[in-house]
Amino acid sequence: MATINDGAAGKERSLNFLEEIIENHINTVDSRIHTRFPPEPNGYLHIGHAKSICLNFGLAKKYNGLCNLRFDDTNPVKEDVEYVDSIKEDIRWLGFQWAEEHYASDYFDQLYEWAIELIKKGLAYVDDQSQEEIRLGRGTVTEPGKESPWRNRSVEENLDLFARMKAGEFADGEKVLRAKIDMAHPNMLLRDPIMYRIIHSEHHRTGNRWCIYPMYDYAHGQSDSIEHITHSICTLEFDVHRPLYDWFIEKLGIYPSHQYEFARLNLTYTVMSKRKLLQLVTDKVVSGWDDPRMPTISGIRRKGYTPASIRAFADKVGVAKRDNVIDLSLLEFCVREDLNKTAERRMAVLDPLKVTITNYPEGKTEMFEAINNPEDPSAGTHQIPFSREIYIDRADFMEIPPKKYYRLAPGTEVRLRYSYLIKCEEVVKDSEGNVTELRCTYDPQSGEGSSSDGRRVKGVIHWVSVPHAEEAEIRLYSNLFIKEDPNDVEDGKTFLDYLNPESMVVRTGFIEPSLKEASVGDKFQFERVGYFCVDPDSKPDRLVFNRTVTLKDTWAKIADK
RNA sequence: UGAGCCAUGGUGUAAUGGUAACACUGCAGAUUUUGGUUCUGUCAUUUUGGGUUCGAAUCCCGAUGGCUCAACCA
Repeated sequence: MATINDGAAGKERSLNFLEEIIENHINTVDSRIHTRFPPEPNGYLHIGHAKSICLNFGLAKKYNGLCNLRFDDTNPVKEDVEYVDSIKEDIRWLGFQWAEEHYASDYFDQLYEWAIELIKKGLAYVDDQSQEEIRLGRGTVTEPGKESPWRNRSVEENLDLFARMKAGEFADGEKVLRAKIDMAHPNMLLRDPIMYRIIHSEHHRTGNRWCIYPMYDYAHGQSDSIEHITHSICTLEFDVHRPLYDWFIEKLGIYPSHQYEFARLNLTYTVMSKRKLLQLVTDKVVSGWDDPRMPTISGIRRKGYTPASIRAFADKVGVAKRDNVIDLSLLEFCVREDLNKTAERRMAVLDPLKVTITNYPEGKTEMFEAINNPEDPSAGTHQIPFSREIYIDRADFMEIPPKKYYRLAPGTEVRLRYSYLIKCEEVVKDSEGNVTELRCTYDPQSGEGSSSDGRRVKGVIHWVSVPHAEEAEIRLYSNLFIKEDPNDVEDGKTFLDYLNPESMVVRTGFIEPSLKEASVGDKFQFERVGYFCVDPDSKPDRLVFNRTVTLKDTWAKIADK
């Protein structure tokens, strides 16, 4: 008898191209899957790396495999332990745990042995040419290169010279070790690529033990091979390196790891290159690598994004081989979706306007109960004090309201969230005509969610009681750039010409008293405004809040028209 | 203009020779003590020209367009 599926089974999602490759590998080669995330410790990780991390760790998890963390530390002049630590912190924060922690520098001895093996096979040689001569000799993308005059040295001479390179007999740049492949190859990477260069510089892990360092191409594939990585996943620009990756592994006859490339992540209104990010920091456009406007993982974290929202985002953008630019709105959707379910609601007034309730007794305080999270009844409730004087947001009052405006205006009535109905009776202005205060009356019968005569009021606004309010610094962040693609610059301009002058707006606002207990990293929804989190700059008597993302604002769109 | 990679709504991603779908965005409506959430509806897609086939987004050839490669960076 046929049975109906219980419906609880997860939706069948189609496989992405990497999953297809892996399933094919499992079915035809081996069920063991081992990936790796291989950052160079020379900078901070950004959201693009997060995609790669989610892919590598996610694929390993999905197929019951393992994922290593390997630092690609083959260039001592650019790398530092500071970066090693921040990278590890970011990966853990995203919610992943690596199987093994490795460093390419751990393999320097093995790599050196293999280089000698290649020299003995006549597949590598020491070149005395200068950097300039080598560059010229390589040819161009349309013209073949020329062979080095040192290309056909004897094995003995190469062995001797390479040993002396390692021994420190030569200065930086005096000699290099090159693979002997084909100076006329259409792929420039195969025109006798450099395997080793001389760098008399201290390495953050190996100290001064070495003065010759392997190049990326000579280290990466072999490192994968040593760790028995089955699927070495990297971004598209490395596709031209794949033949070289395979060449070293084949000539050495070692474990055949394979490289697969995917398209890197791009985001609208965002720059992602390390060079540009560094410039934003050094030019002090932002406060540092963890400035909430930076696309770095540390910046996004400080802005209030959650690990779950980043993982959901990585999942939604998918993975393929075509160049892409993801709408920032998708990232914002992901964090709203998560925070809506998890962030407790509070009230805060960012742009205060004082309101006096003229028929409410002076000195009286009443407590109202507010729901912490309507999406999660188990989150409970908290108490909010109400008194004769309150603050509301200036945006919630208009002297001459447009059509469909259902907030406060002269003579109109609104609901104070979780509290009374109030009616605007009088507008107080200063000598220049600016509104400085509103004088309202309240309906004493309206506290329980109704009015004395059952009339319904459409507008609901947030508020904070003046004598109970806490002052706080509120940092309102928006896009760092005003141009959808800040990398696409007009003649004579740079990406810095497209900075958004209002990417950070600082306000002094008032928060409800229950927020006083909040600690760094806590996340809230300020009702009707957006999601905010407590910044590390906070002091006990003056909290600092970062706006993670606004709430969707349908009214703003209507008002715009 | 040498080689490699890529081409599906506004943005992404599916459809694996058999009805082009899902998400975000946009738009419209319902519900709502958050103009939030939720729910419903809706606009909009196969770069192009040939070929193979009963049938092509899918396979083949050409064109066009985009990206990548000429660090002793990764």
